[in-house]
Amino acid sequence: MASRQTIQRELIKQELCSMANHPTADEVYASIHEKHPTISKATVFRTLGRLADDGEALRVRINNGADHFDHQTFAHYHVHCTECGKVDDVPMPVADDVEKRASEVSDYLITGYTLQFDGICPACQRAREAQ
Amino acid sequence: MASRQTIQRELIKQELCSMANHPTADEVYASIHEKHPTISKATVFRTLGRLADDGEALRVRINNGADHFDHQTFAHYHVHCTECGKVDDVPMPVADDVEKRASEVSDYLITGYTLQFDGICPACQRAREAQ
DNA sequence: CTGGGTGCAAACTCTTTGCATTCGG
DNA sequence: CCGAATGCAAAGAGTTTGCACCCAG
Repeated sequence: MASRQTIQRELIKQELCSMANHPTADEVYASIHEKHPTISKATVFRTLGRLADDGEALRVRINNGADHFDHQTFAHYHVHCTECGKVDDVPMPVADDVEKRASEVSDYLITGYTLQFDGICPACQRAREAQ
Repeated sequence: MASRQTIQRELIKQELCSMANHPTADEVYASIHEKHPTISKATVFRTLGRLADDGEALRVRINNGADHFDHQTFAHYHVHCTECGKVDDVPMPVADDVEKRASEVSDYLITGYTLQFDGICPACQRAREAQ
C-alpha cells in the first residue's frame, strides 16, 4: 500500500531538505519541534524510516553514534569527522566493481555495501594546529 | 601508561579468539559469564574497547545493531547478513586506493575508512528458497 | 604503595513499540 | 468508512559512567 500523504510526512521531508548537513533523526525532530511542538519523536523516527524505504531519503549510519539522514538520494559516499561528528559528502565516483568482486569471493548474496570514510574536517584540523 | 595485564583482560582475549564468528560485546560477555560469573558486563565492554585501541582486536560496527569484535587484526572486510545478522569475513584484497582518492576530492584529513557489505548468507538463502 | 582495573547498579542515548485516537483516500 | 499514521509515554537494546574496592607493577 502506498504511503499516505500526511502533513507530518511533508513537514519532515521539507525540514530534511532545508537542513544543511546530514542531520540525525534527533536533530530533525528538534528542528521541527520548534515550529510544530505537537509533532512527536516517534513520528519523526517512523517517517524518516519510511522515507528511506520509499527512496525519498538516505539513511546514513555513522560508526560512532546516531543515524543521519540525507535528502540526496543518489548513491554517494560520506566522511565522518571523528573530532566533531560532522558528516559530509565525498564527491568521488562510485566504485561499482567492489560489489561484484565481493560477490565473487563470498558465498553471500550481496545486496549492497557501505563505504564510509573517517577523518578530520577542516575546522577541526585548524583547531588542532592552533594548539 | 601501558595496559595492565589482568586476569580479566587475558580471559576476554582468549574468549574472543575461541569464539567462531565476530561476536558482539554482549555475546562475549554472556560466554565468559558462564564460566566466570563474577565478571561484569562493564569490564567486558571496557576491555574490548581497550583491546581495540591497543590493536589486539578489531571493532566491527555493523549497520543494524551492536558492535562486533574480531580477533583477526589485519585489515579485511566484512559481510553482514541482513536476515540473521551473521557477520563473516570477505577475503578480497584491500583497496588502498579508495582512501587516497577520497583524500584528493575531500578537504577532510582522511584517517581511515569502512567498507562493509550487506547480503544474505547461504543458510538464509536456502531458507528463502524452501518457502 | 598507587593509580589503573574491576564490579555493581544506575544512567544514558538512540530507537522502537503498545495503544487509543485521528484523518487521508 | 477503515486502516494507516499519529502522539504519548513507556520499554528496549546497547553502551557508558560513578564510585568504592582491589590488585598488578
